[in-house]
Amino acid sequence: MTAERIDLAAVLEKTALLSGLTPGELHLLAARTVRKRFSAGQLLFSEGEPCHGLHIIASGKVRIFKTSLSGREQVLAVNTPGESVAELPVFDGGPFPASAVAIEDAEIAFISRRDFQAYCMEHPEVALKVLATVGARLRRLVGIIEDLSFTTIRQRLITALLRLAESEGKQTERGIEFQLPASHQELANQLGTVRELISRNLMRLQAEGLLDVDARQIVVTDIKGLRALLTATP
Amino acid sequence: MTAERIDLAAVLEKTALLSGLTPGELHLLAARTVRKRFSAGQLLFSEGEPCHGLHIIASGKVRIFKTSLSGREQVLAVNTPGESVAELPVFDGGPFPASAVAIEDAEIAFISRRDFQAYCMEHPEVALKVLATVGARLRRLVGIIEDLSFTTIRQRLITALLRLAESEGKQTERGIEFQLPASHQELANQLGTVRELISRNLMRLQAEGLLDVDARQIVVTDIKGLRALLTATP
DNA sequence: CGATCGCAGCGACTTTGGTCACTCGCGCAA
DNA sequence: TTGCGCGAGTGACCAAAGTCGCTGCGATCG
Repeated sequence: MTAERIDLAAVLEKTALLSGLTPGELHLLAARTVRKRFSAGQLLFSEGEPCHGLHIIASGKVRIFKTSLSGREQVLAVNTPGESVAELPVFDGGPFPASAVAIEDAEIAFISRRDFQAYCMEHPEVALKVLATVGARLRRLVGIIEDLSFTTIRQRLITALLRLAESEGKQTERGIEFQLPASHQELANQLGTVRELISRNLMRLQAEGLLDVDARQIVVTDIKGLRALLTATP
Repeated sequence: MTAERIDLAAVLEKTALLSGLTPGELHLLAARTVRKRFSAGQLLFSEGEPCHGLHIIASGKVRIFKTSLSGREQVLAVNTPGESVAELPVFDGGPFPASAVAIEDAEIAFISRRDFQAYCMEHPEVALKVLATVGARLRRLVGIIEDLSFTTIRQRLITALLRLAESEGKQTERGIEFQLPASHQELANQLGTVRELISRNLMRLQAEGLLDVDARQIVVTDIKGLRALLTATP
């Protein structure tokens, strides 16, 4: 029991939202959190449900997404440990604007709305932190809107590949190598499209000699060429 | 001078962000605001610029939008008096994520970042109000994302028309009549597309006998039919 | 009074995105 | 081993979106 509390405080300490608080304050907050477990694939909450509190990810990954009537999915964010989920409905009292699902087994620290709001009233600097966090979230959403309305799927895919190459790629004699982090289907959801187009566009890039595809293994052979495609307007 | 101060306090009083403050507090805040004037078409700020403070609209309308390299525009919001603009960069310290332009001649009450942040530290309930406001903004953005990735332009146009019919339409013997509030170009920007598609889709709806178009004058003759198009999947 | 400009209409065309329907290969469990 | 399910590749096809280029109208300004 005590071990769990300490553990929770450690988690809270690492969340951007709460950084800078004293151990005493953290402990106080930790005493009010509830730990929840979700197994991979399990929903944390669904779009439209009322929101009862703040979720902070202690371990695992969580995907935030919208679903259409026809079953298409648009991923809004993928959150990792230390990040919080759905800060906003906590404050505006409305329902969740999107759904959340655990991608991997996840542990969540949950703080009720009342407690967290009260905490913010006592610690205005936490409210400002929350605002900053929400700011980042809003920027990402604006980025998604920009992508959706200004760029083609081809360009979005290239951007995603470049990002992956940068963060996960390893330079080899053939080029920069990395694995796609998820299935084509998942990648399609993140880019707001369907599996087939991912396939097709990857093929096309391969045909143009910019990269080699072998299932999920990608080898970028001409990263300059890839970058060039983003600025040009073909 | 005094008249201006009083006027400003009256404006501040009506903003959702600050409602519930005492006259004294408002006066204090009003003393720190600067009044700015913008004529129609003038930029309040541009995407990427650093943000120095909070803008509150006293009169006029302001459009928030993103621009693409190719000149396309995507409108994120149109704000009216009493609303605030760009609350977020005030708190996260980053640059403006989008540009803002006055649609009509506008007066803006401007409060510097430092002053407003300091004010929030002293009045935590204001910070919570800001959070609620930002929440609404975030919901709208998620709505835009949903539209962009799940619906066709035709559907978006129908939704926009229905909204207008509801808010501005007048029942006549021919049907529900109203004027488009802006040029086709502007409407296209809001829906994230180009002028021609607005024309075309309006024509198509007319050909299907759901409405009559005469330049900007719209007469919805079959509002049920219009609504039905949103749920069906043609 | 004509010149010009911005807005709108419209047809022809291309590109992009999306659907359908299938195949293949792999891994796992019966 | 066989059968199944899942992820992936792929071609045929269709619909939506976007582009180009032109016409025409009405307001405003020299």
